[in-house]
Amino acid sequence: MSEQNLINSCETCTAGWKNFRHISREEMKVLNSNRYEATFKPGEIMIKQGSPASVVLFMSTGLAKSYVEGLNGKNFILRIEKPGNLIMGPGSYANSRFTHSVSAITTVHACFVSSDAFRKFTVENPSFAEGLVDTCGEAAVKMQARMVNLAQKRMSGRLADVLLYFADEIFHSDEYEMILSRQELGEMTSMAKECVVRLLKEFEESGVINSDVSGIKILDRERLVKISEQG
Amino acid sequence: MSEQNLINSCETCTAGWKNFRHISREEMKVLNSNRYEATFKPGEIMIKQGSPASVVLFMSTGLAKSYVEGLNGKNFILRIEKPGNLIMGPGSYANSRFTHSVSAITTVHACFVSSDAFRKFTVENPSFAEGLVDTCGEAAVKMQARMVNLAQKRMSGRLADVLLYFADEIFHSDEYEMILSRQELGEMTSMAKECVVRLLKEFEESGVINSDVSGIKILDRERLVKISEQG
DNA sequence: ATTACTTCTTGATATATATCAATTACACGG
DNA sequence: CCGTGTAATTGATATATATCAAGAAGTAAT
Repeated sequence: MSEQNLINSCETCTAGWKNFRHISREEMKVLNSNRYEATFKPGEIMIKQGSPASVVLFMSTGLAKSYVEGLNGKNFILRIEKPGNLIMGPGSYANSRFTHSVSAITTVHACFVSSDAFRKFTVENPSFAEGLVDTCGEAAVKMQARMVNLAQKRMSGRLADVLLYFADEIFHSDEYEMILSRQELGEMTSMAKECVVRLLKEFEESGVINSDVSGIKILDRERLVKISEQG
Repeated sequence: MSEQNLINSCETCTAGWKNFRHISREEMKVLNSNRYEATFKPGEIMIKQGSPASVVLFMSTGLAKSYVEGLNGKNFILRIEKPGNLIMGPGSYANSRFTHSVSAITTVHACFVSSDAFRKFTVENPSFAEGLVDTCGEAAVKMQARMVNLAQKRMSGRLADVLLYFADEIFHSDEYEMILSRQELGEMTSMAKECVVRLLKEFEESGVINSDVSGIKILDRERLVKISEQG
């Protein structure tokens, strides 16, 4: 993790968290002088589960994975973090700790801001606070949807979900680079890596996708959606 | 659902949402005159998934279940709502809709407050907003933990989790009335009702719990925790 | 109490998914 | 280009879990 300011100022940052539209020019200056920019290489840990949640993090460029280090050293990937995302701990409790880790998948530029400075915006700027509540709500809705999917779908449905997630939410394209390993795809869908392999092959053989080791192309979106909805 | 004010005033309500400590006497008066109190009989639906999220709801007495109506009419129980809980939709979006249903398990008294009135507190009272963000964060942490449990544990661990959840978070006692049917326990742990029956029997036979149709008594908490952590 | 109804329980069986073992493809430093 | 390590793949097998079918037990209304 190296340190060099590639982003000149928050005001000109194109990847800013959307809620920053609510803060004043004055506050923006405060933010800009309180941030600490960092670059992470692929694989580097950006936030470690269990460490004090004394910072919040804004993704500026690149992709990262948020994951929980669960039982028996098994990981569970919660989501992919992309530019514009805010990554924060459980709230504004003193002594609170991160409940998940974040590690860079590609090269990542990100800005750290102290939780204290961030909290100030919440307290001093009502529309900022409202926006933050919205962000929390959005996250909760997404998490809830994932939970139901995990609980109620079989493997094929869960895998289809993730393939669509990458297309719709991360790459905005039906053809994309598969940035996760088979193992990691398993950690995201709660299935064994061997099963991921077999199912991807099955999807390919039935003409739903093209899949090689490092790329996915959705050929028959309609069918993939049907599989996701329960096939 | 009948309507009668059993709670004279928010100021004297003992079951209030903890974040109300942040609001002023003046604001409390506004809250009190904006609330609408309702009583629900067991089984009655308090909030219906898909309906406009134009209200927030405070649990005053009784217990309810929050659940998602998922695939093929299969439900998934998210959590048990108890007195003091705030139940709200996805956020302050216009036209947002509830993403889950809530139905009364016991007789429930609850207060409705319009989302608009509620939002005003967020905007006008910074510490209230901060408290709300905290509540959201807490909820997210709990949901995340449940998700990992669902994803990584086998049936016995998931069932043990739920038994401990009732003891620790709902009844604060190792002996309690089982307010959910076997079917519903399955909807909470993502398992078939028959498997719930079989596992409860197994727990009983191995001396971990006493279980009859309507009651649970944890005999060997240590072992149950071990099963939950992965047994 | 008798009926009708739902929930619970049990055993037998089918299915989905994980694990194990072995091979093949791939990436990288020298 | 060659070895070396990691990830991907494949098939065989074991395990966990769901489904099906039938009966028992509890609950509520008559």
